[in-house]
Amino acid sequence: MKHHQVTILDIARMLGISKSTVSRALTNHPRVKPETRKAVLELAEELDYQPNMMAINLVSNKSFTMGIIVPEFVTSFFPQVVIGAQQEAAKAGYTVLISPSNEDYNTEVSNTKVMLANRVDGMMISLTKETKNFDHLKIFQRKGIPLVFYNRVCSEMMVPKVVIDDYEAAYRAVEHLIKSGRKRIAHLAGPEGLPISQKRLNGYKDALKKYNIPINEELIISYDLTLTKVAIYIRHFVNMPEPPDALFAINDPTAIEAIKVITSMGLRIPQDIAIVGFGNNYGSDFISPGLTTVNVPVQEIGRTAMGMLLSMVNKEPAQWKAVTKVLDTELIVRGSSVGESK
Amino acid sequence: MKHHQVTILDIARMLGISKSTVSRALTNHPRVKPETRKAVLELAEELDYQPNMMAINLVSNKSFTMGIIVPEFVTSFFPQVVIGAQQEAAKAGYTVLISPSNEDYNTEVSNTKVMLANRVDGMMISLTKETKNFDHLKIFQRKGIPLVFYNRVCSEMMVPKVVIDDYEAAYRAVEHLIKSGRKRIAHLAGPEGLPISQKRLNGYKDALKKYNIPINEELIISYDLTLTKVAIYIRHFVNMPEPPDALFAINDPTAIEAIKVITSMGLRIPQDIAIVGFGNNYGSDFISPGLTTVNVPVQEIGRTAMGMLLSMVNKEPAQWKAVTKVLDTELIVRGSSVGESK
DNA sequence: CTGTTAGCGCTTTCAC
DNA sequence: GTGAAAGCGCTAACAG
Repeated sequence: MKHHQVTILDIARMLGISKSTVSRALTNHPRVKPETRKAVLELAEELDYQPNMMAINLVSNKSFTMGIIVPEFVTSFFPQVVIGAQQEAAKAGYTVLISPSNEDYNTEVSNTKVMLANRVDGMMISLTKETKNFDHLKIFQRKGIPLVFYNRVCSEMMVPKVVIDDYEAAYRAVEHLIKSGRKRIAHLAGPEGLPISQKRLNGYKDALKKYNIPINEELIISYDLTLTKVAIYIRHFVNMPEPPDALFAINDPTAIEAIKVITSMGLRIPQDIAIVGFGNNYGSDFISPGLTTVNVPVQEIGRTAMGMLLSMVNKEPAQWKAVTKVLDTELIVRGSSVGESK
Repeated sequence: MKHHQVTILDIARMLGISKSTVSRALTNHPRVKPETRKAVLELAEELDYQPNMMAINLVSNKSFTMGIIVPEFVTSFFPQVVIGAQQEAAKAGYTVLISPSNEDYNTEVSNTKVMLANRVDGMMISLTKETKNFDHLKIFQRKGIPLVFYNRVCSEMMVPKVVIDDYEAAYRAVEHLIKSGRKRIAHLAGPEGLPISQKRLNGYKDALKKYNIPINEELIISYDLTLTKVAIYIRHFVNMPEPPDALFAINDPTAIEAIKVITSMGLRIPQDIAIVGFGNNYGSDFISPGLTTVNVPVQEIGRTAMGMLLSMVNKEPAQWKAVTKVLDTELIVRGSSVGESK
């Protein structure tokens, strides 16, 4: 049982005025006598009065809460997105409700229900690697609740999106390997269903084509991002009759895992095999050798997506534009792809 | 303007019954005719009905939300705590409201106001490195809102806490260095005001005493955890007439930074200087050399703290016990303290 | 088993 | 300038 929290009625009674007046004083309504306002504000302060958001939300039919669904929270990527989004939301007086889906479709679905029940004023989501059905998200469209995708988006839904140019970034990454003299470039790709995997794969293929390097399907393996499996694929690559001389990994955690495995096998990076990752995650600078990777403006993704949500919230759904904002990436070259190292 | 969300009144009207009956059907109240319940449930499903938590919260005077304040979100430590806490909360039907204080006292204070305004049913907090005044937290005690400290706690407040034995863990870490033959062990400590810094420092000192190694204050530097400053202190240590042969760092990010600096100076780890960190953060296994460090059960901290909150929420404040739960740590020995490496 | 009524804390007309 | 009253969506007595 909670101790009674002080309400505007308490303040009103103590001051011998009506609760309407207290409410007006508290919300900066113009037509309140200065002395009255002063008295209210002082007493409120003294009593540690905190407006009950649950009541305000109910009457205003707004929750001043934005939902954020993240697929995982283990690497530094999504926490950083959350930071950016949270800061942006706080500026506008919004709080954020965060739910990790743990890369599990069912959890994602139940997360969206929680968001709906909590009447979030908007939601930004990055899909799990296994999400193929989007009914749970279409509910937001039907109900007219702002929805924004970030990072891992759904191409079939016409809603705003914040992404990076995965194709372009992958193309540049592979081009870098080619220009460094690599001929047999393997790609440890993400799940086939994940659009970002497809785009990065296409960037990889097109870069090879452009430089007249035949695409060898044996050098392309897509996997489900379960890091423990990386060792299997790396060994497979290394033990091929003609092993690859470079590896483009779908993301940094994969690349870092690959570096660990390759190093433990006694091979030299980049001499025997060059590695390029994707993400510039925490750790990519201090693993040895430093990981060449694509920098993704993570916090900016969060800020941008939240900004979109905030701008949608006061407009009619009819005025929402399903823009896709593409943020810039940059290839960061470190020791895993060029130079001596070690 | 949001599209009208379906309410129990809508369902009641469409079915020609009263909203109380709908409410009862939805909340599994026993005395509802099976057919009625079935009709309600089916219609609710069909209409995508979601109970409005804002209304439920208002009437129940509970928010089914637990607040979590984290000092930072950059390293893997706190996101992991959040994961654990979130999972535990979800099991009990609670959501979590997360606010990063970014190691800033004022942000922490305003975060607590947000928590109060949102009427969280409880809150777990890890203090910023600069928090010295606790008035904003005492409000929770006064109002009878469950409060639990985790990791960075406030010793002067009698509330439940979840910690690890920082003293013991630090003692073991330093003992390990001593037993590995190190004589001049430096300590890059945390802010003096932070209790965990003090405890780790004491563990460090007592280990030295125990093995009859004189404590040399010149080898102890406390700093404000701003990673960019690590290089300065490391260079200072290395350039001493008699440089240390080992370094015990307050946490892994510091230790990792130290490894980077030391390696860039051309010194060998652990031959020239051994390093031990604290936390077993993401990256400590793949930096080269691997970092010897203290494993902290991060998710378990989150789960335990949330569990305490959950158990408090239905009890009278008078029955709350200010227990301090100490979780076990373990020293993980890697290449930065023993062996050849590189 | 179900309908009626009151009320959670607040904002917002509508009066005066 | 201020008060009275209605109502946001829901639950919980209180009657039947």
